[in-house]
Amino acid sequence: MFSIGELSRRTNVKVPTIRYYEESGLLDAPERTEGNQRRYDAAGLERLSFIKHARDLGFSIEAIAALTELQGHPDRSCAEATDIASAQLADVRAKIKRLYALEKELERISKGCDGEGVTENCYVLASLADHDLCEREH
Amino acid sequence: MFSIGELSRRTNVKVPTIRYYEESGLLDAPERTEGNQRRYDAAGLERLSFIKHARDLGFSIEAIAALTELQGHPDRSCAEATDIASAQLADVRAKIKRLYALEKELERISKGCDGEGVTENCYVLASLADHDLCEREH
DNA sequence: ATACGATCTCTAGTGACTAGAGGTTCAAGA
DNA sequence: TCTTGAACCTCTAGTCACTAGAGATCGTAT
Ligand SMILES: [Zn+2]
Ligand SMILES: [Zn+2]
Ligand SMILES: [Zn+2]
Ligand SMILES: [Zn+2]
Repeated sequence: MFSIGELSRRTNVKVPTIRYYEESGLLDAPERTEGNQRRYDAAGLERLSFIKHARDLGFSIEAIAALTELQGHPDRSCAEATDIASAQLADVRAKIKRLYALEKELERISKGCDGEGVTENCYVLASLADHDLCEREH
Repeated sequence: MFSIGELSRRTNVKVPTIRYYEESGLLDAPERTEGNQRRYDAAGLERLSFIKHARDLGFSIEAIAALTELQGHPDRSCAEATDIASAQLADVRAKIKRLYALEKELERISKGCDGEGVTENCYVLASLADHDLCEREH
């Protein structure tokens, strides 16, 4: 049995965040002391570790709620779990693709001016004003 | 002189977003008709196009405010503009780096299960529960 | 003159937290 | 046993960059 602060230390999840997870239904409400303070057990720790790891991998709270729901039913098909993971992978890939285009464009823009001039002739500002100077869509 | 709807069509920025930009001080308040409707001119169109392009490149509202402020002073040094662009580039690169690590990890996790089994034995769920199965930090 | 789409302001909601106020509880040392 | 002080409690509000909706007014074409 440990306090919310102890749980926080063990999982690297901040205390208000733990309370937020509980409020949003992701984490079961734990037992309380007579003085109304939360007390967690090993199951709570395991659950929060799962949530933290999934969040670190970019899953949304909603997706994690679906995943933990599945975890509670060991005999159910895991097709939904793989679907959620694939969707997350697709999402990450789409983000990378978009960011890669931005990186190339920003490289060009940054290289175009050394910052020694005056705003009137600045290639950075001119590039931002005119998408036609861009080499790709973004 | 054109209406907010016309400006929206020309810039692909939604009407409520234009009003939001005005409210947050990014866009000057335009003239109004007698009936209190906004009427924009070429300068307003140019300004919003600049904002839109910068947003598309991922600059924050705050950064854009600084950039448009610089634009208004043609004789000032453009060092600040290049700094902002470099910071944005660094930010994008950091995001790509993080997402790339996530992509690799999610690929492994996704490949580990075809979704034909049952949640109890699912590699996807097991991977989410245990960071030690991960091959890198993320 | 009438119809009707466009515009107005204002409030509230999104996701995933974070910060702060003001009050209570726990645990350790004297 | 008493006292301190860190940790805990709830509740509200703020973050970012919008988005959605209500209810009222305006502009323009027929
Ligand atoms: Zn420059
Ligand atoms: Zn561009
Ligand atoms: Zn599986
Ligand atoms: Zn991991």
